[in-house]
Amino acid sequence: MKRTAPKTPSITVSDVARAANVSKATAARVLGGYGVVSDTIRADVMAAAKALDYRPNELARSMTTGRSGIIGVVVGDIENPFFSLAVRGISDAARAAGFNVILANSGERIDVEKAAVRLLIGKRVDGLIVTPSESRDISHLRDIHRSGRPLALLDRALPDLDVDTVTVDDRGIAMRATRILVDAGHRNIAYVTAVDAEGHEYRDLGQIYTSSVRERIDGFLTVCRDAGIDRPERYVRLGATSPAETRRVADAVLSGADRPTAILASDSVIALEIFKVIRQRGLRVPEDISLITFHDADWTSVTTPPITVIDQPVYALGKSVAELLIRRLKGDPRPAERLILPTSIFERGSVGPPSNAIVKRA
Amino acid sequence: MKRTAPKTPSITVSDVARAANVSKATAARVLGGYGVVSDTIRADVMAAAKALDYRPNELARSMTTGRSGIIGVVVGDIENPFFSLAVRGISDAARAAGFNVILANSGERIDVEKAAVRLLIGKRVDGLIVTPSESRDISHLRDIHRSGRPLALLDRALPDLDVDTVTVDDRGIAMRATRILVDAGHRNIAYVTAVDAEGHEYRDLGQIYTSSVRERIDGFLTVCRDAGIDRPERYVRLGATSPAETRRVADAVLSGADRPTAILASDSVIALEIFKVIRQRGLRVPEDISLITFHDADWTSVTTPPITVIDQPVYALGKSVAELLIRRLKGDPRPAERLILPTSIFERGSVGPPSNAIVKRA
DNA sequence: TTCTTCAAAGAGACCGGTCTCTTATTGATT
DNA sequence: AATCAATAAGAGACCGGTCTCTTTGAAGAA
Repeated sequence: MKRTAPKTPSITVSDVARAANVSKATAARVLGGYGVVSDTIRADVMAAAKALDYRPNELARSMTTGRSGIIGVVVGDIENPFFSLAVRGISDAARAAGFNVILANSGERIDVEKAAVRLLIGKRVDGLIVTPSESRDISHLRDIHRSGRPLALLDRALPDLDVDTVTVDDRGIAMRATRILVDAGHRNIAYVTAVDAEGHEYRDLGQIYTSSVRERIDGFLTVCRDAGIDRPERYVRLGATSPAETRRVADAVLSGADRPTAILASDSVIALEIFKVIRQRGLRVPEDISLITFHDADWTSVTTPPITVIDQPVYALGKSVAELLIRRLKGDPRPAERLILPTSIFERGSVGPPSNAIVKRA
Repeated sequence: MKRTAPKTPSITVSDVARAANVSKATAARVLGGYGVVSDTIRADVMAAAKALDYRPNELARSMTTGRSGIIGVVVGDIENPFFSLAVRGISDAARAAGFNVILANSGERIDVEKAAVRLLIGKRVDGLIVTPSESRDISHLRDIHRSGRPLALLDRALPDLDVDTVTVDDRGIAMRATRILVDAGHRNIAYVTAVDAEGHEYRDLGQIYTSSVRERIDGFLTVCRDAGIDRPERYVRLGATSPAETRRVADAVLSGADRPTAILASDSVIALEIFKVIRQRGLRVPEDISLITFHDADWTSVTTPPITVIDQPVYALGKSVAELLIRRLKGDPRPAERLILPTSIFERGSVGPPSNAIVKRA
């Protein structure tokens, strides 16, 4: 049964109605599953629909109902296992509630994020989940909120935006991780993050517009200072935005005269690259360099030594934020909720005492 | 400026037209960027649109134009780095051409895949990219094709379906990998795949409905047989569908009396789990077990030893299939193309000669 | 038998855009 | 000055559903 026509005009309710000898309204009632129809007519319409291979046009349906059944998700980087796992959590929760997910990547760039939000709103998604890449410019998020569409924030809170938010205690867990390093005797600890700032050099917290990372750096510096470490901020390194950039940053950190004895990596993608650079330079973990990273990525347990990690409940993070949003979509009037999920540390083998050479020099 | 109304009815073309004192048609011409309008009127309309904060309803737009600007993508498992990288390639190509991507996960289950396809067609995507989880039941894919919507296949070809397809030479590369193991002296080589079949035990190629995997197993068995290995199919293991299942399969393979001396893993997720099990059982790579896996996942280079991998051009795979589809969307009348991308093998440290104990017993 | 009541089916507006067709205005041509 | 063409704006149908309102018809009550 070959088709020569390149475009088969799709079968509509009217077509089915005509075939079944009923009015459009009646056919629509059967096909749309609403209203009251007698059993005989229903059977007729169904038969006609099957014969014609009718497929509802969800677009038209969405337009009249105002609901699309779609949740829009804007994440920083889908390739980062952190996000892909979170998205999995979102998808599972969404599917369970009968929603679908449309995904957009911001590449952690605010202009792309804005365009993505605009697009998703244009597509009339029922609600949005966003990992805001900046806390500075959130006008587009305000717009969503104001347009009456529910918005929920994932992994990054915005103090000024009172919407459902699911995060972890970034500051607290960064403090715990840093304390592990300090307790092991480290005094020269680097913090490496993908977040960048003007000038690419860290000066103060005010430069950091990604809330989760700001919290982490804050926790990191607090513990360092409490331990009497002098100017710990000189070891905060920004701009590990890609594997190549991360290698550059790692090389710079590891080749300097005052090489740190430990590194805290802000995510597993960065940590992996740092680990590679450490190896390439002939350094050993943890003898020469101790390493802790955020996110218990799957590879961290198979390296030699395995890496000590901060285990964020990533899947649950995604699942929870989706559930919160769906609750709102169903008309829950409760005030915005800010969920903070518990986090733990898996101590493995990548932390040891600082190497003597460096300790003596310091 | 607090809004008490929970639902702000959105601004339409008519609203803008009224505000600008022009007809709906004229406002639409300006806002939609088509037709001819004088500069003064254009400015008026734009000003009104800005003042009212007009946002086009893409749904309505799609409905009349018939184009949604969306490419639907159905993949097996978004969490698998193979797919997330391929999706990245698709997204990049799509964005470059002005298309957006809506993603659905099939979990490699044919019924979910069918539902996803139906949904995406309902949403009136302009075209679809699918990694068909089965070559047996492809009626839903035929339907897409017949409905006049372009379809392109990623990573898995279907001989019966004449559509644009991008794959690698799975059979050939599996042969090369197997030969590396055979040349190293191995005679007992296991092949572990996520694909499952009735009875969960491999009998013959006819059971395997995932084309890429069937090709690989075919290549694997061919080389084994050419090398005079007796009944190599007894080492083909199916059903490594999840980390837990993979552990079960790996345990079974490694604890049997005729433990293989080498394993070829069908993807990196499986390989990682197998690697963990090998370690847990106190075995060494490559002294006790040699290991090769499909897909150069990032972790494979940081293990000790690093893993020998089959490097599939995953990103390019996604990019190419998207480009093929987009070409078709733009009306390219050329016959369906079947692209086979080149693949290579990175020989690292996970292959060695078989351990004596086993060789003697065999 | 006539009137009421209610279920079931039909008619047609509507959602927010696009697009064709018609009308009005302007400038050029003879 | 009259005709014509070209340009700009307006009117309204249309896409494929949903949904309200109206009509129809048959059963039950008086």
